[in-house]
Amino acid sequence: MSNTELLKGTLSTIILRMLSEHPRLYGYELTQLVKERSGDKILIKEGSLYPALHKLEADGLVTSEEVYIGKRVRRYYKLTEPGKKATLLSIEELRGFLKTIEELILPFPGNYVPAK
Amino acid sequence: MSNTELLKGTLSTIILRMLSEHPRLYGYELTQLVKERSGDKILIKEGSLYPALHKLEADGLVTSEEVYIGKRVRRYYKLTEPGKKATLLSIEELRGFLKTIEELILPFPGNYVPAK
DNA sequence: CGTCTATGCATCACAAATCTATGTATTAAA
DNA sequence: TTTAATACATAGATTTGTGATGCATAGACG
Repeated sequence: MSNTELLKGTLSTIILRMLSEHPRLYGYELTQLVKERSGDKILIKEGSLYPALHKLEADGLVTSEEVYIGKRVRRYYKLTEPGKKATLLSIEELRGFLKTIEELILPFPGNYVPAK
Repeated sequence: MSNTELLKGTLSTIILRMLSEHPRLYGYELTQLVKERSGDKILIKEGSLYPALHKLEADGLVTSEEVYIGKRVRRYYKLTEPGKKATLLSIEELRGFLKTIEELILPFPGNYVPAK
């Protein structure tokens, strides 16, 4: 990814999130989708993506299916029912985290906001 | 810390942020400050804190000074000039990251916000 | 006086997540 | 025919944080 360190822990949530609004996605498509949706800010590397997808599948949160496009293989992923529940939890957790960090970091010279 | 994976990459920024609003802080004080300011959500572990502080010092972003309180040692840290600049950059980077993730994650069933 | 808790620093072995690099292969464009 | 894009995958290295452990002072409580 781009911001490297900061993204840690967010990858699986991002993948789940993307799968929650698309019936199915394959790896490469997912990287392009995230790239586009993030304004080229989040670039998921293959070395991160595939292990992450494999782990999600091993954990039973997604299932996959090979599809041949001509001679080329694509592996489509989709959420399982447990995966859908996990997605909701995962998003909530990430939201909570973002909120906490924002509150901790926010009042800062340069972006100073007077007390209410 | 509490959220483990999610916090990756944010620790040094949090430390810098805290030092930017206090003339000096020692390790233990820093953990208590963050704990308090985050509503007990972010609990910096000693095994994370001290290595992080040492690294910031090695990078020249903070300096430290030993102070004896009776027989007990305290090591106070404060920002250097480069550290102050690095803090601003670091905060900006973190803000950008939070914004990007939020935009990517936000529109989600349960928190659905109709298009404008 | 003894014990428990808090204060205060530090380091090591370990685990988890991601990155870089590498490998293989198809397909479309130049 | 060479390059870029598409498409998957894995191995090794790196980074970061955790848990465990160690040492020591200090205050509270009985």
